[in-house]
Amino acid sequence: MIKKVVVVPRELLMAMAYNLHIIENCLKCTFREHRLFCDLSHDALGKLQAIKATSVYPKGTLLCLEGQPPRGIYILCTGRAKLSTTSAEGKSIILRIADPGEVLGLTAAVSNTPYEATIETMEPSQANFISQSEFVHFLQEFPDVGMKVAQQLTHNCKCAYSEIRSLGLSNSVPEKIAKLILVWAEHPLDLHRQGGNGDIPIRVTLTQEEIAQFVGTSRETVSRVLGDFRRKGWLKIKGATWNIVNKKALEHLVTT
Amino acid sequence: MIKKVVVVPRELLMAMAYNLHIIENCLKCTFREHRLFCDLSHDALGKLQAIKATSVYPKGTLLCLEGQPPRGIYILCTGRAKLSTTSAEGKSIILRIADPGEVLGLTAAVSNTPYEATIETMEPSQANFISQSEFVHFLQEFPDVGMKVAQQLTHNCKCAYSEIRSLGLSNSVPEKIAKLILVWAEHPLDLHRQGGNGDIPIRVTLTQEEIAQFVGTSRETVSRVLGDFRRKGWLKIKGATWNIVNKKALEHLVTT
DNA sequence: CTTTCGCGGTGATGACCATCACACCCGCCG
DNA sequence: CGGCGGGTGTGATGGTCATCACCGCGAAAG
Repeated sequence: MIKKVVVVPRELLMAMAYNLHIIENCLKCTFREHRLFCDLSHDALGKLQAIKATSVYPKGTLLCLEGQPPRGIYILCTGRAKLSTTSAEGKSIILRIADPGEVLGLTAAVSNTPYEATIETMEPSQANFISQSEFVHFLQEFPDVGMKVAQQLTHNCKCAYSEIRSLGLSNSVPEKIAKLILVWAEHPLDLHRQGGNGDIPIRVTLTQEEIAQFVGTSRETVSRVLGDFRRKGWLKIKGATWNIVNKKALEHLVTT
Repeated sequence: MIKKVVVVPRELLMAMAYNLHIIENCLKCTFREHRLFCDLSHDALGKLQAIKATSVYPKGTLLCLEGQPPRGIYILCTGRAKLSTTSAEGKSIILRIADPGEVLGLTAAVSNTPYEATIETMEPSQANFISQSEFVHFLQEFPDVGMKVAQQLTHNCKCAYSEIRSLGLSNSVPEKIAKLILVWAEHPLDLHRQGGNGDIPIRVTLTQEEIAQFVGTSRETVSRVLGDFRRKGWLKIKGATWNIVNKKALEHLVTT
């Protein structure tokens, strides 16, 4: 309790610095029911409120490192995080991008084995940390938490399977990149839809290097492929906002 | 109950035909505690015994098909099964090989979405089927089942992640194949260890085509790589039993 | 016994892409 | 202002591997 009193002002300051709304109380969180993990029973939420430690992290924070023994889990409240794994030679690949409402570090916590991935915040983010031991108790005490855990794990599996399909079944790099763009296009930012032409605007905060890691290729190839798409008039790229001009053409490239 | 009386003789006949010991009663199963899912509480096992439908399947049986709505889950008692996914053009990739004691079709059952993979028995196999609705009840009734489910799901995730690492981070096909062989070498068949030379005997029931699907390459390349390993004296292949002669050399190929 | 079929071996060829190398842009900071 | 660093565009080159084509083998089937 005392800790909370000390902590909150710092969090609020940080949140203000990052221009974030901080979610202090899970019971009052308005996003709760739309999120993968957070929609728990009242009792479970109460307990969660008691054992969680809320923090705000700047962009680029490493929440955990691949290979380290599990310390606990993070529930991502705001912001997005990148899960990646690295080979001995430093080549690395992105496993998936986690959205708000997801639990991170779950495989490690449940099986009590080292973290499978390195987790890095991609934006200023708020997350609730729960220590390994408290999480295990929490899990055993409330059956509905177990259900949510199972759902988060199936979500992880599905992401992994789709990554495997992308890596193993696609024929060419352009195909994989087109597929990726089309997935992003499912959540466009239709802020104004200026012009009303069929363009689909999306926001891409990944660098070409990261895109390369996502599809398992090299940075240069990503650059060439995107240049190709641009030259063909399928795509317009202005900084972090892209415009999909010819969605059909991209879809035509994808066979899976 | 009546059904059981009718069913058992057929199962027994099939089991005899396949030269299998059939495990009729989970409570008496001697393998139980060494298995991922089966080591449940007494009460849960009793319930499981009541709702399961035991069957024996020949090699090559398709337990479920990718994309179909979930009907239920299978608990694999004996035999191994291959989980694979296929692209539109018929190219397919093996996600993993399931061992006895694993639950199959779990992601689909938990999230009530279509099966992620096609599951095919690789050997004559015994499995317990539980229908979707009964499984959900079972899960809600016994908390320890939820825990086991979570463990199975983390296992699935880990397999998937290691597959992603293999597909995305390995440099060459020989490296991936060497890695695969080394994984198999962790469970050698040391039946006699005739000679006492350092050779590690393993049993490989996959065709070269399947190995190709496992590492995401073509059948011809697998043939060439294995031929190469043989010519270099690293590996002896006699039908389905292989002998790893030079483990060090294979390890040296692997960087991850 | 011959046929068929699934599996494994191998050569030739070319596409695709990783890699190296360098140039460019832009925001930042001393 | 100049230098620096992160992100990006682009050419040249060579290696890896998919693909096609064909062969041989052995087991099962007719």
